[in-house]
Amino acid sequence: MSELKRGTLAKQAGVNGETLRYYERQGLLPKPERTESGYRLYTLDDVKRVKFIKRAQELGFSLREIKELLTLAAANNNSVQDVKKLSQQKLLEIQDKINSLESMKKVLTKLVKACSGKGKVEHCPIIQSLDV
Amino acid sequence: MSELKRGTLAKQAGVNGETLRYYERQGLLPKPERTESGYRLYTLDDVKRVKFIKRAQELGFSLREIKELLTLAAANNNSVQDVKKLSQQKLLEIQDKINSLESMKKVLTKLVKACSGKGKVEHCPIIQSLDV
DNA sequence: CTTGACCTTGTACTAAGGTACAGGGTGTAG
DNA sequence: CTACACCCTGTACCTTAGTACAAGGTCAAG
Repeated sequence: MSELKRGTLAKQAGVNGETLRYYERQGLLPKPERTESGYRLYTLDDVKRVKFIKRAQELGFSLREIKELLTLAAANNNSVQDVKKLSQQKLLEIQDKINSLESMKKVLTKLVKACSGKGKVEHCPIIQSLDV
Repeated sequence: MSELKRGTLAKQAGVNGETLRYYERQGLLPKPERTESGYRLYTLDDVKRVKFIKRAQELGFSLREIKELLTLAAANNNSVQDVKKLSQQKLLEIQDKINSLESMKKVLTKLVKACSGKGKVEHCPIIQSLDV
């Protein structure tokens, strides 16, 4: 009952069914069990895993990075130090991304505020600011 | 003297020379004048334009959106509204990303703090939380 | 016992944003 | 006059993250 076929997992996780095959090829999803007839049988853990992937993507992680995170999670032979170090590194990367976005936000906010939304385009501060 | 060849514009604007051909194909750069022998002759306006494109990209605009901005900027109608609208929309997207990253940061920070860096990998809180 | 919805595989295609040649022409410094 | 650094065109290729088939197999319902 808790074994899902591809379409069901896809629906549950909110992705296209083909995406699951793609993730499997990319090593983001482990090769699932199969029925006698070859149908993939996914578990609830796989639902979690795919949702994790999508969530991490929304946070700006690439699939490559997500794979790294997942590998980390499954790292039976790595030391705890390595795990911690990698997480700290990811943390720094996250902060970097936040910083970049904050500065973009700052600039855009200022521009939008300065823009009356009226008048001639050549006087629009947004256009002007970009028109280096 | 103020007519630049492709390589010069590329250098001035900080892009690859091939990128300029690409932008031209995509309609982001107008077709430039040519010398007798077919060399592209760019102007200082083109330098500005390419810098505009790169700057807008940094602000999170896609080339398609930038093309739209450039078209709007060239139209003298009441397009200031549209420019502002587009910018506001980008601002919302940026804020969304920041929020997501902040919550990821929060979680990861907590995990890193909780991780002693010692002991068995199975007991590492980072691994546990990622062990989907 | 057939229909229809699902599943399998492999392969090709998409979009965005470029980058890399090959095979030729040009232009200028020595 | 010959290097050598540029430029031209067309076309192919790259990466990321999927999507779309075609040709066939499976399974539950009617």
